[in-house]
Amino acid sequence: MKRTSKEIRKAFLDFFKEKEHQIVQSAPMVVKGDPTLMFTNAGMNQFKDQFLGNEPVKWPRVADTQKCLRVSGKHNDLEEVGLDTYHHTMFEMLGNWSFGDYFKEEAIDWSWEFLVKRMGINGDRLYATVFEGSSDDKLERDSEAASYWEKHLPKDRILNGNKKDNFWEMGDTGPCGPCSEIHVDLRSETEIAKVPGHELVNKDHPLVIEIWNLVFIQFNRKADGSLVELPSKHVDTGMGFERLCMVLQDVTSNYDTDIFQNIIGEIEKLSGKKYGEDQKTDIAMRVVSDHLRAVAFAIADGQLPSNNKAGYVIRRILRRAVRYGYTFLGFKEPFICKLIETLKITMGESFPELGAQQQLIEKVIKEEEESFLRTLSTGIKLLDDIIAKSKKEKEAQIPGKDVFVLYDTFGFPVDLTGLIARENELEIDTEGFQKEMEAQKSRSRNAAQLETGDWIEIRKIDQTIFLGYDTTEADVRIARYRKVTQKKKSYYQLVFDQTPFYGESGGQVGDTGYIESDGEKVTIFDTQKENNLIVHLAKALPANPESHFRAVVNTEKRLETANNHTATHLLHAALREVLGTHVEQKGSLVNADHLRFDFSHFQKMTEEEIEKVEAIVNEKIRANTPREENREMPMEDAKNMGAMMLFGEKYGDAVRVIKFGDSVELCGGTHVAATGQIGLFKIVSESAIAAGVRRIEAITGRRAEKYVNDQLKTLDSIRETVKGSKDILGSVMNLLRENTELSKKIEAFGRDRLKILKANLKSKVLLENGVNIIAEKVDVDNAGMLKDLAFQLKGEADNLFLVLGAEINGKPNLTVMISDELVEEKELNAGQIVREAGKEIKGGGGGQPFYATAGGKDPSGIPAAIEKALSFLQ
RNA sequence: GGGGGAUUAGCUCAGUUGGCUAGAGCGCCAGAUUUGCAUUCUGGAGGUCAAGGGUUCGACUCCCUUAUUCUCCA
Repeated sequence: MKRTSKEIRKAFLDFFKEKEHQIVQSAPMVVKGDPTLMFTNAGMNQFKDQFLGNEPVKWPRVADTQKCLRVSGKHNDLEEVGLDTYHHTMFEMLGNWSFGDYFKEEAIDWSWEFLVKRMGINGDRLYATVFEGSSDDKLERDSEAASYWEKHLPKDRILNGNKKDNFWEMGDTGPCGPCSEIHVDLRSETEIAKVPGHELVNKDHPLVIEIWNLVFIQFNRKADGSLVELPSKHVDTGMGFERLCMVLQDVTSNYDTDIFQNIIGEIEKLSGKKYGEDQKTDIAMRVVSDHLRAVAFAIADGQLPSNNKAGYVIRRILRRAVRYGYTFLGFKEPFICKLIETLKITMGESFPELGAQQQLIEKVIKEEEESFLRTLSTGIKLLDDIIAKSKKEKEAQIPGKDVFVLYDTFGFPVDLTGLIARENELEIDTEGFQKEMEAQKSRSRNAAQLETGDWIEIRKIDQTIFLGYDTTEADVRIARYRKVTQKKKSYYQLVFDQTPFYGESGGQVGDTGYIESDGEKVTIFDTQKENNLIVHLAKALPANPESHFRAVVNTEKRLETANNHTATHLLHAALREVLGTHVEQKGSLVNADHLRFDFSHFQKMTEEEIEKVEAIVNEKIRANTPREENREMPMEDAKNMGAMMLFGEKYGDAVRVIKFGDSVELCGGTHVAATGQIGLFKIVSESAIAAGVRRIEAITGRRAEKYVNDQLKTLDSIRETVKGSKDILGSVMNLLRENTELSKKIEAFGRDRLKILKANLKSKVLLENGVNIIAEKVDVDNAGMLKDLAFQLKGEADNLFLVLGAEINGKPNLTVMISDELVEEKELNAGQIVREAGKEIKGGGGGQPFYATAGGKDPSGIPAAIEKALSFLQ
């Protein structure tokens, strides 16, 4: 009886629980508060601060399963996923950790125990790799790890690996160390007899694969490249859950495990195609089933598809799935949204966020699919033009530049361009395309270059103590600092031992202010939070970083921000009261100027609903409810209080709870002492930002007051303008009505005047050689009338040669109109005539052969100009 | 963060080197045809050409700024 994926997940966690590990929740897949990372890409991400020493160690031993997303990296390009049977964008990473507790021996022993003794994998099929050493880093082979492996494996199945495979680094700098990988050979006996397994380890063979990586973190890499031994050593392991399931379920592809088979079955049903019959449709089904998971979980974690950053990555993943479905499975209409139900049935038990937000996920995906299908159809139209042109010019291929423009500007996938081109017996210039692509990449790289110096440590601290909930001024000392350079501009990042400055997080912007010492003031222009580290940004470094500083927060900004933050909580509660409890926060921005709140809701709010929400919030403000704050409440208690929790938010075990009346939220932000301080709350806009997500923008306090006053002022001045009428609206409407009537009259009047002018001109027609000549100076108000006159006369007189001069706003204007037949017969050109005649009024002009105008500076030359124009008839 | 586009009628979009007094299809309204509907035909309404500046005799078109939006790269 094969184990199901659910059982396997449980077995892993149970095993490490027995080994005294604390089992923790998966962190959200979407990372917040870490500028270097958009998505959780490894199990260790949520423990990064503990490795870096920014946060004290909570438990020395931890294990979990972590939702991860990888779209780029050495073995994981988005464009490669689905082609083989074992790479994914989203996957689960099983991991166990030691923070300064056990090290190599236990990690190795337990991995063996779990895989072989507990799960029953044949030990003869396993290989271990150890770090071979590196002369660059002056490191020897990791014989220590090898010696522990020798307890379980014969020496010939313990292989050396190079720095690329067996030395793990978090980034250019930071904690790192050698690692030891476990590989498994899943081939048949006959295959193994032909080629021994050790020759295929780390060779991208689909059936000889790495399943577990044990990282031994023992060094810190500095910016100059050197390695320093860490005082306490850690273990960080990661095992691909999908691969483990594949091994244990005795199949040869991750996609054949129960994790994916349900979804693929549903795709088969919807498309009417079978998995396993055609390579192309198989790839497409794998792509769809993989990407579906990535996108659904990202949305559940609060990341909506959008046009930049993390949102853009999600959009790209979804579009790739649509593209494969479109091309190979014949889906011309949204279909991925229809698979969510199946995904929920498969994974919803372990990840309840899927079920809780199913409706939103489906809506968002459907909307995205539709929008991409539109993009595709415009792209196809553009491509058709390009193909037609290439064919006309008998080109054999479509220029790389065109392919690039289609891709870069219109988002039309290159492979589709190739496909359609080939259908039209054309090739695409791949080389040219790549060149354009490279140029674009280097442009971006140059722009994004960021140089980060080493941290310079002045004094050792465990964690910055945040004082900002109680005070906005404090004596602080700099613990460490570093210089950051971007585009030739540089600034300094400062970390204090303690600080009153609030670092940007939870949608609330960071504090600004200054630090002062010995009469020297250094401005803090922003405060950011990198995971749990509060970083103060300063344009300059204080003369003496070692001294004592007085840190002062800009309180005016802080107070206005607090108004907006508290108002956001009240708004959240009011929305749930008025619209229903399906309202969930999807995004929030709070600064001194205003607040922005995005929430799930499926239709436009009516005017009444908005008014009602606003009224409720203002009622709460008037009630002057005091803040009830609990900074260290156990998570369980907070839950029992009914505190609002957000999907995709990482919470500790002790949380800060902010309560204003019946609004209870887990929140790290700064708030007013009592709601009365907010003064006034005013919603300024309600709009849609995505399918199923609405946005409210609002203002509070002084800004709200100013807003209302401005509106009233406008109203007052209108009232004054309509002479203090009691019924302002009526008066204005009256004015508007009168205005339209008068406009109509003026128009009619103008027409009449034009008619008279026209009749007058017609009476002066001079017939000469069969040409009807009109040459006059006329009195008109604007150039439009002149044009009108010319065109009307053209329509009413044959063989017309019309020259009109006029003075408009003190400037001379000349218009020449010639009947089409005259233009033909006599080869007259109004543009040429007007240019010549224009000289007489010290100006120039031009136009078409039958109609042209000129302007100038000298009105006294008008008669001469008319004469000049006439001379062309001779 | 950087690059490239887009913004024209209610909707989908044309509009060439600056000059056709801004067009098409669908939709809308009216009339005709029809027992009625659909269809068809005829006619009509509907435009601050995203906003603001500039260049020019003349700007939907060129330049600058802003907004919104799409798209690619990091």
